[in-house]
Amino acid sequence: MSHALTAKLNPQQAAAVELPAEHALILAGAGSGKTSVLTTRIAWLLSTGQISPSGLLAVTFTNKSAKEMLSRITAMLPLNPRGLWVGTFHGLCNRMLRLHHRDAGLPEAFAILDQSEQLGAIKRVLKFLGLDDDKYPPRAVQNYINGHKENGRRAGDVDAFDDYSRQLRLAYEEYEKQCNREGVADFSELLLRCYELLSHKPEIRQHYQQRFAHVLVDEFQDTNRLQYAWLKLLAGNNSAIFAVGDDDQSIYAFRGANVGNMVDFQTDFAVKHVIRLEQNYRSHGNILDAANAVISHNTQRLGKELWTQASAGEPIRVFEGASDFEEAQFIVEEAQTLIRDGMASSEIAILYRSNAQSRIIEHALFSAGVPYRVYGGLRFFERQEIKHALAYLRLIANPSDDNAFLRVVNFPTRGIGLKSVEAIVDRARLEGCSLWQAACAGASGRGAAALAKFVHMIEAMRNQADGLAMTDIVTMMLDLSGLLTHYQNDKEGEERVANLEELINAAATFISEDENNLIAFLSHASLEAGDHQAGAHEDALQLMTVHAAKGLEFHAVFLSGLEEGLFPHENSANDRLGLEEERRLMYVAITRARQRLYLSLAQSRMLHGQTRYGVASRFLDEIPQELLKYLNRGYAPSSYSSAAYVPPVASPKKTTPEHGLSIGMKVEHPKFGIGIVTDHEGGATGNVQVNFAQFGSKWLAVAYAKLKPV
DNA sequence: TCAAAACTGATTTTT
DNA sequence: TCAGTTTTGA
Repeated sequence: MSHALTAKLNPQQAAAVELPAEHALILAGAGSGKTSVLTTRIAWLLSTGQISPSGLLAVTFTNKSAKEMLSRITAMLPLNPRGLWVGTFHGLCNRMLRLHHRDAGLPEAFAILDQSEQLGAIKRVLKFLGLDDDKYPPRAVQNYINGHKENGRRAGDVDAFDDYSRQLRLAYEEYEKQCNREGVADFSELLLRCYELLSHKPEIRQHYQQRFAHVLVDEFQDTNRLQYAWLKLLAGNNSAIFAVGDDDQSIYAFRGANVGNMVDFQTDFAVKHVIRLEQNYRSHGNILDAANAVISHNTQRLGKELWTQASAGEPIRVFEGASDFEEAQFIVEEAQTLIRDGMASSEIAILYRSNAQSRIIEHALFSAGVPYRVYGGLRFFERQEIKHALAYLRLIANPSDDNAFLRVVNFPTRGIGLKSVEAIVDRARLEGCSLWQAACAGASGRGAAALAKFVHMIEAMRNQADGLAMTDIVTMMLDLSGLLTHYQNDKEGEERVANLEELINAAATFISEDENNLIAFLSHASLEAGDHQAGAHEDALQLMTVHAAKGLEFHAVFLSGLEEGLFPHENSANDRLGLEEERRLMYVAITRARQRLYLSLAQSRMLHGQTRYGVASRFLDEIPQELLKYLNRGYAPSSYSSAAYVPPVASPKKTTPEHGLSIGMKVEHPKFGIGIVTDHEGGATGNVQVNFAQFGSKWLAVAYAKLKPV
């Protein structure tokens, strides 16, 4: 049996799959068959009878990979996926919290706040505390709260040393109180609550520790401190943790991921088995050589080098456009050629560092009539009309959900204006009750009748929902709330009506795969915001950020905007950790390509309404030149000297003929080397801004800088 | 209550 | 530049 499972694996992969029940770290390079190893390991453990399906827990970051894992396992073994504890960190924590909601101190129907709902809740807290929006931006407070939660700290555990930090802590404290009062949990709360549940309740902890003999973790390099601490609690003396990850693909430090967990894991658990998967099954040799060369410039590595049996393949093509427009033009024409030669459009990806870059490429694609698809837009459950509908459903499940109450109390408009709402808020605060309770107590003044009608309507929904099937609840809610009518009467509401109907479908399919349960449906809606865009699988060019491309692969990849300041991004290029993360991002980008890789850059680019003049990315220099083929002019890295580089016509207002410098001009500085003039102020006696290849952007005094045009 | 006007700020993002 | 938000005014 085991032989059949591992027959298709290479020796390292097979060794990983058949490791004894002890802690193990699998360093799996890009394209090395990581998911295969993880799922085959699970199948092997089950089919050799070492564990029963209930004895393992496998955790991932995204619903997509959780689903992928489940479907691969069930393809290998006849299993009921429902009984398996395979899911995302948040999904599994939610599952545990629902089972033990009493011990966790949560109401049975606790709602899950997504990012934007959390922000709304924080805004309310700040308003209540009378904290100034300018001094305490809600976004910053949100980061502050989530940051502390992700390090396992409650408001009471946070240090405050001055007035400002004391106010922040107060906001955190008040936010905690508000969430508890309303019976809601944000994303990081799911993890923290679950962590606290396991640490405070020994019986529960021991139950799960004994139950889960094998804990398997995917994308281990992306775990944050709290997730690691949770794993540590979950794994008892008899459990084995099987962690798979790639430190070179750690690109989420900015949102709390801690690569250090990989090193800590080895020491904390005295890991005996470290296996490297270095054989790559995805890319041609030149592409891998480029990736290896780039990543070797990082110092903080566990060490790994990809190799392949495939041939070197084609050289990596480099194109330098005079402008972002020209760059986009090139990409589109080249992609059309590939398609004409028989490559499927969906096998071609155009990647960029930041979303703002997609516009001009989209424009060029649109003009050329090439179908494309951009990842990263609004998702189904994030749409306005769906949010409204879900808010009604949440009031049915739990009327003290103030977020939901505020969202729909006057939507569709029913004459409960700002004043009436404020009166309810004041009253609730005074009585220490929920908005719903305050509303039930009735209002005085003009809004009273309208409010009574609203209360009556919600009560009717709650009464009718009892015992109904999920689809019928949704239909009834859409009818009673007037949401559907409202959008039907809106001349631009066609798509929204269609989406609401799609929500009914979602409820229907949900029933078939889970129990008929409003609470479960609402959790599902919060934890799985749905596909990134409609038409996900049509044959179209794929446009996305490098981050979004992680885990995907394509026949041909265009990596655009390889300029200093963009990639590496200027906000990250200044400290070493930031730069190393940018470099890992570059590594991820390169390793997406199977056969063909294009690297492109633009000498000038429109950014924030201004033309910026860039210098080639240092990452281009880090690729061995023999792997590259320059497609146009005599481009040479970080030096435009060999080419007839004609600076784009500078606007007359911005030229400074006195010293012969102009925007877009290439200059040399005795200390900083080669750079491009990007801005100036104050004429001949003033300053110029120069973007240097090695030292980044600097302001220099024209009179002293000794800038020589090159 | 709504629409126009003014203002702001701008990597990367899943759950 | 441009989209998203907040303020203003009818």
